[in-house]
Amino acid sequence: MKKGDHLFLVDGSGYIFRAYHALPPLTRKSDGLPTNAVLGFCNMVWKLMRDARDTDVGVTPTHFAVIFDYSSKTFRNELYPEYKANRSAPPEDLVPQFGLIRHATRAFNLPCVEMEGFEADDLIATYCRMAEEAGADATIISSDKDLMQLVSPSVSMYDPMKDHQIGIPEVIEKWGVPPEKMIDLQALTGDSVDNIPGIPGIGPKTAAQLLEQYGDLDTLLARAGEIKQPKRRESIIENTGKARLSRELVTLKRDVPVNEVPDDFALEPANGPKLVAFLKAMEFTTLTRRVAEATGTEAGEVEAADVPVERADTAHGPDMDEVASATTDEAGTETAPAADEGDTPARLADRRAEAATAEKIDVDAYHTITDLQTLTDWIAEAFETGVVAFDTETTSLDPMQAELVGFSLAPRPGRAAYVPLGHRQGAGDLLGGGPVEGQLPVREALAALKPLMEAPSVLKIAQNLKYDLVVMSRYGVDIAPYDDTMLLSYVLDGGAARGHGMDSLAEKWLGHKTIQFGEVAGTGKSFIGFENVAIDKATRYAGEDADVTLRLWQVLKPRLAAKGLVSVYERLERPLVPVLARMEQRGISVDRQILSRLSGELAQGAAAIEEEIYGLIGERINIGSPKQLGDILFGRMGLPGGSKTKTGQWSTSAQLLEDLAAEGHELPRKIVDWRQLTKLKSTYTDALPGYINPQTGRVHTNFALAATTTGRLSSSDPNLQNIPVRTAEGRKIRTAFVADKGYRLVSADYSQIELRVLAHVADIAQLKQAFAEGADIHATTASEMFGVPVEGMPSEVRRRAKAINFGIIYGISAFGLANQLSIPREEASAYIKKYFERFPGIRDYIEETKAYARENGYVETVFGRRIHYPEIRSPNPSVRAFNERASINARLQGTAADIIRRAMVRIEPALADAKLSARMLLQVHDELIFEVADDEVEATIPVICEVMENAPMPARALSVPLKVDARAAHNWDEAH
DNA sequence: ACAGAAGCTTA
DNA sequence: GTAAGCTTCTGTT
Repeated sequence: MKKGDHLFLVDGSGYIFRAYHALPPLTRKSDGLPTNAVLGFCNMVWKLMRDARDTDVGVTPTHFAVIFDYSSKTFRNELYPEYKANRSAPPEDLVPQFGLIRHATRAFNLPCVEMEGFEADDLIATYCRMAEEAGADATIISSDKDLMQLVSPSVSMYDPMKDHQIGIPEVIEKWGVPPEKMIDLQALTGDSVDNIPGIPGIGPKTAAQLLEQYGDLDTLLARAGEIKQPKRRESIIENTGKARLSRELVTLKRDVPVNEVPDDFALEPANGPKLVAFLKAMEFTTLTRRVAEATGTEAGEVEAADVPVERADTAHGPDMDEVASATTDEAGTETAPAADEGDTPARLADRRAEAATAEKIDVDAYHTITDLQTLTDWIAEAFETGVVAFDTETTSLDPMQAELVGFSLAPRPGRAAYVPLGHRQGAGDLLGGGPVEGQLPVREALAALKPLMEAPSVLKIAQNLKYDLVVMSRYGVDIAPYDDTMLLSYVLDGGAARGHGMDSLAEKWLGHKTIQFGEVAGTGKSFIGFENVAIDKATRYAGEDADVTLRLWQVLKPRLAAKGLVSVYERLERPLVPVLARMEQRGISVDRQILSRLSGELAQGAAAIEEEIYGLIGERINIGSPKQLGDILFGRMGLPGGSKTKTGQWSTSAQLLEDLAAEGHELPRKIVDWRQLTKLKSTYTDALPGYINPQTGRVHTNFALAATTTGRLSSSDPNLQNIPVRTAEGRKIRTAFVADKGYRLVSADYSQIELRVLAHVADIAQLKQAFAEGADIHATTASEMFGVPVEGMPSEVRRRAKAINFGIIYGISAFGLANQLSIPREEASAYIKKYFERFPGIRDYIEETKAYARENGYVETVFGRRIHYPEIRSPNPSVRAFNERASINARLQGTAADIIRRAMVRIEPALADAKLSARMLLQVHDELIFEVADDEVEATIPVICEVMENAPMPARALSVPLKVDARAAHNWDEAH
């Protein structure tokens, strides 16, 4: 053990009693073995190991041990025969659980430590001392006051049941004395539970006050005669002996001759199969499933361990069958299949990938289920394995319109079934055909399926679960718990893979070419809809989807742990699925009348400009064709300054036309205006009404979770993340996005979040200070660079600094900055040089990021998301430079994206806690839009701002404050 | 019917 | 200079 290591010591015996009393009686179904304390203990240890690995706790144990009392007789009984004498025998149904909990500890691959003649507390005290001497830290998992004397700057306590940390301040707060005086305090107060006498009439308050006054117990006893209160004085003088004895009893022994040293407690990876085997034997279905999921174990393939149970007559009191050196002993009876022994996460992941490609996928082996009994049998099988891949087949890509046509289940690799529900035949007939005979009625099938989908003990696995979640929610079925293979791939290979669709994942990981949807249901004109696909064909397609999804999960899930990406997946990806599903389902109201009126105005405006353009060029060309336009402008009319695009066409970009207009040319200005109007009309006012759902009357966008490289969301069908805002004309579109009657839209957006992230990660003192003071960041930058005071600064100076600030976020280049500011490249270079002289920390940050990306092939956000740049080492300088800029931007944009994801996950519970009914509707990268009842607006805004501003905590504390601006109005234009 | 380019909208 | 999605035009299948 060395400096920086962290030893976790669990007070096992303490938890046995606590768990037993805290939990309702529970017995193993098969034979009535009492197991409530075992379950409580296992849940606690599991939670501890999961949380501790998570960045959010901030502490990662490197060493871990569970400490138990050995027997009820210890050296304290020789000191004082009455010690703990009033303890009654443990309850009958707790006795057999002592041994089981030791088995549990070993199943967790954790050392199980105890020693004859000493209490667990003495061993804990000894190991804390050893850790401190090695320069390491220790955390005692207990909230027992007897252990508080051990708290120090490097030793703290933690209560996982109450999620409560106890350090020096907490001890002082609770007892009024620092940890080193806890012994004296306990000596004075005594303890009726342990039969420690103390001084009668003195409780914790008096004891603390006396110790404050006299310093320590010995001084107090020596000067007891000075005490004013007669009764108290007499009692202390009379019971001096008892106090001294009590002190000996409560003082923990820090020099127990232990058989193991902390080095022996180095934390090893969990042995999934071994732990699952034990949990299965205990018949803890939910925990078994959780552990199987997290460790990538196939619960269905692991046999329940044969755990010996002590008979009540031989097991009197805490465990007699174990010796102190049992730390690493393995009871042969409880070991898992030999193949998995000693697996590291990385090796398990590799083995899974190999196995997945080895076993061939046979699409003709899948079953078609048309009767309830068979369906019930398959569902029971899924309950048995604890894992099931699930997929829906529907009539539409839009989950808000889709009707269920069937679903498929795969409880084991290679074993999948399709349940047709809404297939039709005879579509060619005049009447459009009718339902295929012999299918299960939708209601009957879903009634059977629902308990499985909602069972906490069965993990549901899907590819792009959000779609199925929205569809199934409309049929009254919830899905939880779940994993999503698309998100697993996104977290593992963001930036490295082209896409995370099932087809490409199957090809990549399983070497399998999947049946294409188009082959089954046709494409384009030949598209018939899944409801018209023949059932045997549908079974092959849908069965394969479920089978492939399950196999992908088996390959991908273990890789998560192997690469340390569990918390990214569990905190930033998986919990967002139902949040986004609800946002999509709610949709937003769009006012048809407003759009229709705007559309008319735009049509008129465009038509008028069109005539003027025709007049100027003397010909009725297609203005929307850049090719025709370029030929006229630069060919026939011979306007100056023409440049070519990479395909050799004349460029007619807005920038270029603006430049020409600035030189006094009439035509380019009109073309720019015409383009703006036609763009607004075609993309927004004409297209949006078509997205209004006939049932809900609202627009339901689709938010993609796994579409961008940086971790941002994207929105499509329609894209509601690019609704115009910059021009007055464009903003009119926003007035059509409205709140329902009695509601307001609330828009809350992060102010300068990416620049704040930059100030934090690059650690730039001037920027951090400016943000802390709430200063104008661009003006501050300009002032630093050009030595101009912020007061009375010319707007052009500030504009240039602003362009540079944004340039940094985009991975600045002289070429880009020159373009942005319309200045010569040399001038832009000089600005950048000057900027780096004033902010050398930012140049360092950029260089570090490039070097890291080159070295590792990826960069990481503050929250650990990895973004891959496989081409970062390209020999092509422009490809390389592009990847460098992208990687610089990705850390900043990605961190900002992580922050708003965290806020989105927390906002719903925060609103519920505050008894507020606000509904989150949209996310636009740094902005969240809510629909809020009129009379709740005032109370809701602070809750939203609070959650958003504190979103990085407690995982990361940014060294820069986040600021959120929020406004309420009847439409989106006024709220923004 | 589809794919790519050009252009334009957002953060 | 970063990250997206949609519309139109154009050429190919």
